[in-house]
Amino acid sequence: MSDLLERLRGRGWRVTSQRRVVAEVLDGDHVHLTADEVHARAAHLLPEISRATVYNTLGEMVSLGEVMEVSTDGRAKRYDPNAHHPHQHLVCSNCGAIRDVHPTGDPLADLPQEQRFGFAVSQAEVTYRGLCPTCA
Amino acid sequence: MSDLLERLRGRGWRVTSQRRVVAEVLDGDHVHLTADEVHARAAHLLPEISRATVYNTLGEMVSLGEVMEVSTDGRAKRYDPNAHHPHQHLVCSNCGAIRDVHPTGDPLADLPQEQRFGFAVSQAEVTYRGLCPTCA
DNA sequence: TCCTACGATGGACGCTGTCCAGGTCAAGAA
DNA sequence: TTCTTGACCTGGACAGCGTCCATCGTAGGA
Repeated sequence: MSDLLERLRGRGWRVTSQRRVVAEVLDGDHVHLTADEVHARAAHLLPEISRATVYNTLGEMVSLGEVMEVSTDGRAKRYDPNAHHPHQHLVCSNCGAIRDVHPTGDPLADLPQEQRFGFAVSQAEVTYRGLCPTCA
Repeated sequence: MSDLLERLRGRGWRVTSQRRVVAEVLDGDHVHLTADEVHARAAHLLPEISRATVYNTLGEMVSLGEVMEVSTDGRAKRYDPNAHHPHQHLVCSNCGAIRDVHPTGDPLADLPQEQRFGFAVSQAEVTYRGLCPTCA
């Protein structure tokens, strides 16, 4: 995920050890960590990092469009580094496990004009739910 | 919504004044109240009703399938009494206003077998986002 | 009418997230 | 390399949402 750091640096971001560590923790596929989990893993690499910094950094990454915010349950938001490849989420209704999925078709096209009530609809998020192989 | 109370009574629910009041507050179309709003309106009808009771009652209605839980933002969950008519939600990205909508097609059909990763997928929730007429 | 198990109460608690004042440091300038 | 400075980090207080629990109250059957 050094390319993430590069992109951020290109946008005038000051690169600090804290931000580097958060970016490292978010590296990989099918990563959907809560802010607290990010903090715990970051603290493993940089013990004195504070919760506030993790929240700030995640929030900045989200507003720069580099990380996606996902809230599949009513609990903590999760952070998905796979923001440059549009996708939806499949969630286990029992254990909460999350997979990125790529449905066919465009959900936006399924909302006819008379069902938009004057809204300028720009986005459709789909959450599929069911039991994962382990829980079934 | 006395039919809701009837259905609940039929399932062995003890009908108390608190539960009746919560059911009354949830009556109507396009109702998407938070637990706190339900509590505030219920307290208007029954001043000594407690927050815990409202949470318990809402939770029971949800697990009986009579009310739907919706979390469109990362904030408080909202409760939708329109649980017997499948529908999706359209949310204003600015002010948070919510409308029930009925897209065409079945989102479940858009998730091919090889994208299900062994999950027994049973449900698809779609949240459309955009600016409402007032905010645009 | 009486009993009793189910429901209500309200206060403590935990998790998630935000805010702020003050100390620290990355990165450009010289 | 050193200096400077404004952006960044820290830790703790605080607020919102939701859950839990011991205790009290009451709906509804006997």
